Amino acid sequence: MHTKERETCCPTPRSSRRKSNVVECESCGLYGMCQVAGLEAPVPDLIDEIVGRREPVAIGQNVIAAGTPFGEIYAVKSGSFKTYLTLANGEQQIIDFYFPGELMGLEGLSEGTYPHMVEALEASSVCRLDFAKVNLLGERLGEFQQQLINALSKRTRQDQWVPLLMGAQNAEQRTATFLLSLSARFAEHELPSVRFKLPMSRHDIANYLGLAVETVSRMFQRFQSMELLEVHGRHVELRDIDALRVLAGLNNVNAT
Amino acid sequence: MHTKERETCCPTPRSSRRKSNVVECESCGLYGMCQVAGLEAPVPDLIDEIVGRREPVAIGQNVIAAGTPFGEIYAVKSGSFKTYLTLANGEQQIIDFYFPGELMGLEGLSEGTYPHMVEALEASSVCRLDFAKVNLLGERLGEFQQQLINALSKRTRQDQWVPLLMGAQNAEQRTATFLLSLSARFAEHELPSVRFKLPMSRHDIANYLGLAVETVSRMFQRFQSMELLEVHGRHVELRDIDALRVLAGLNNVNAT
DNA sequence: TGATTCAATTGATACACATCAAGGCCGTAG
DNA sequence: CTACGGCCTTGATGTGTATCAATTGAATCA
Repeated sequence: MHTKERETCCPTPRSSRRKSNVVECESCGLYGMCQVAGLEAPVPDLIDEIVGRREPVAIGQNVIAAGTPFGEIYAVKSGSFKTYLTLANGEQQIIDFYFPGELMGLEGLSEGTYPHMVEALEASSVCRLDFAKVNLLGERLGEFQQQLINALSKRTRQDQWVPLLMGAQNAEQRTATFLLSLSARFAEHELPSVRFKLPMSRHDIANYLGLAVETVSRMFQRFQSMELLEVHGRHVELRDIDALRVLAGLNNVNAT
Repeated sequence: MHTKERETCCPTPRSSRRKSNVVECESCGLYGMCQVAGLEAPVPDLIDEIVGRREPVAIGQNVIAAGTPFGEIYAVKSGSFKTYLTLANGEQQIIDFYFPGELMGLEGLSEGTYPHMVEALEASSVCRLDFAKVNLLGERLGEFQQQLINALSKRTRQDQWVPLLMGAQNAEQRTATFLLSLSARFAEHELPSVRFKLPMSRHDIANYLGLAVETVSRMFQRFQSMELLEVHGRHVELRDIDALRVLAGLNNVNAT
């Protein structure tokens, strides 16, 4: 039974994780729901009906388009994504980034349409959960709902980083907080959280943080000269996380 | 049956709403769950076990303390609240504000403890839903879960204002966006959304927006001189919402 | 390999906002 | 009514960051 789970849900063996940064199913936000739909479902291989597994997504491709009717949620299996709104001036306002193990599309659940675009920052893969077919679960629907509640609740808590970024008075604090939030989110899904590659451009970071591109660049250089981290393009290594936390002003804050 | 609902859940008649800005139950985020727990519950008046109704909260009083174990969620019935974290320097970082009809405490659901403080900004009242007793609902638990999912999903969408605030380049855009977000949140629960009283101090607004108190004050005066609104202390009247939206840069954004 | 293009860095200047400081406007209490 | 204290406003100055401009670096493709 356990081997079957690996087969159906996790085609990628653990050994290959470090190469491509693919999350294990056990660390995936969809895991609970995926399990309910697949493991002991009334209809065998019901999981094939409800969960689409490891669909590849090309860089720049939109997984979700703003305004389209809600129908499914996605779990990032590998790669990364950004979500954004298109503003009046035509510019895009980046809302958030998504990394392996995290769920995308939950925002569309209540209103029936997705509120923003979701675009792949690199070659990625996702698992898809089809909401139109969850009633096939029958009496296990309640169990599924419980998993969904967990996922939604986790999501609300994850958002607590954003106000910290908001409240940061200067660019230094913002950039430090941003890096720490990335590291924390990676760590939560057992991905490398000290040495990692930034999947998004400086432009995206600046947009997200409400700063100028040049300022973001300067902050990275400043941190490097302070020996808090090392940057080579998009490759980052955090060298003194505690100092970064102090600098960010959230030394005693236990954010996710 | 309908009259009973009014009795148990909504002691305040509609006519008194405009005076005290109490939300009707129909517009309360807890309504669905409250209904499940009360109206046709297997045990009569089960609602008394699970839902505490209209408990008064004094100004400055903490409804939820950071770090305490999760046990219940609260709906704002009247008044308003702020949530905040305490930072390393002892200062507080305001996370969000809550207004009538909105739910507080959902962030504690996944981790088992509440992540931040929730404090009343004025004399307020709340309804309380006791999670430890929801299993008393028996077979109606699934229905309850569905309501909870709706509430959580709505919450994730509500948070979409925050990134817009984040992305705002200057104080003008931030302040305009803030006022529009308040107005939209009031409107969603059928509260006055054009003329209203700001329940929070300039200090709290500045903290939330990451600006200086003086800057917030100056922006209000600027908007007044542009005839976009009228301010008298904490009393605000929006005079040209469309112009405010243009100024905020989210003319075509359909944020909640 | 070298050409092309976009991303990222680095520097110089201007301006928006934080900061410091003082005054006015409430509320509440004596 | 007057006096106090907090909150809000208004003004002057310095600084942090946006902006403009140019250079370097790193991918992609011929």
